[in-house]
Amino acid sequence: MVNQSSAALDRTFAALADPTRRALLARLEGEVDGLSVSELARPFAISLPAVMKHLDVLGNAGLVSREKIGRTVTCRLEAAPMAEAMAWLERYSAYWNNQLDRLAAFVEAEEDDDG
Amino acid sequence: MVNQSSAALDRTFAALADPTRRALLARLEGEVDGLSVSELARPFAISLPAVMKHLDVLGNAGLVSREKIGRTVTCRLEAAPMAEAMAWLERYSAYWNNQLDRLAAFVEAEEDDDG
DNA sequence: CGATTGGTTAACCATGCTGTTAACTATCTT
DNA sequence: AAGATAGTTAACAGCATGGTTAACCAATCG
Repeated sequence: MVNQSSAALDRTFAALADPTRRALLARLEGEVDGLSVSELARPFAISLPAVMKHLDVLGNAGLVSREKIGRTVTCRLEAAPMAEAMAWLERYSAYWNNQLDRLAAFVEAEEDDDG
Repeated sequence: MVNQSSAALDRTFAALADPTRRALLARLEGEVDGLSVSELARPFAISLPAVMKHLDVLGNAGLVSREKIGRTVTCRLEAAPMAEAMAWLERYSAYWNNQLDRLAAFVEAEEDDDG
């Protein structure tokens, strides 16, 4: 038995695990009115079908929506699923802050030893 | 040319994209002194080698460290790489808050229409 | 020493991911 | 109607992932 939100988290994290897809999202972030598939694809050194597959992954994760008007498809960023990923990570933020504090304390102690 | 931190982010997000691996991390979160590989694996319905592969993925992402003492290997959570993932997501938090606000406003407007 | 316990490695299988090229549909332009 | 433009689909290749079983160190126990 797996949590309901688990599959959604799977898709979100998996979608974010690729640099091309993160770049696509970053590109959409600045464009409130969205971008067409071709405009979106233009800066990338891969074929259009490859970009489409990335858009499928992002779409399945709910991170990008597509609206077809005439022959052009406008893609928009849908950032909401990231909130769930963030919430999952937040569970650990206290933990890594502690670890970073310990590291900082350790470095300071070393500096005292050496200097 | 890809950002230096890009590969690290790839590994972190990819490691987090699997429910078994997230469960392993969640289990380690409560254990300050870490857990042995066998203890860690016990609750899971998969073979030990399968768990080891997950630990390799987590280890490569820097999310788990292993220390061998005698014949037992102690695994500990290293949450620090998650901070980078969080920082990446934070870029979008304003965006998804806006979207959620718009959604809330829309729902309220609908309720006014219906009621 | 011999047996057991903790972990690892190897070989293999099925599936999925990322990219390609080629062909195709659908819409706009002239 | 013909042609260009926007996007999609299909088929394939190569490599990664996630799991298995079986065999194999290495350390502890009796």
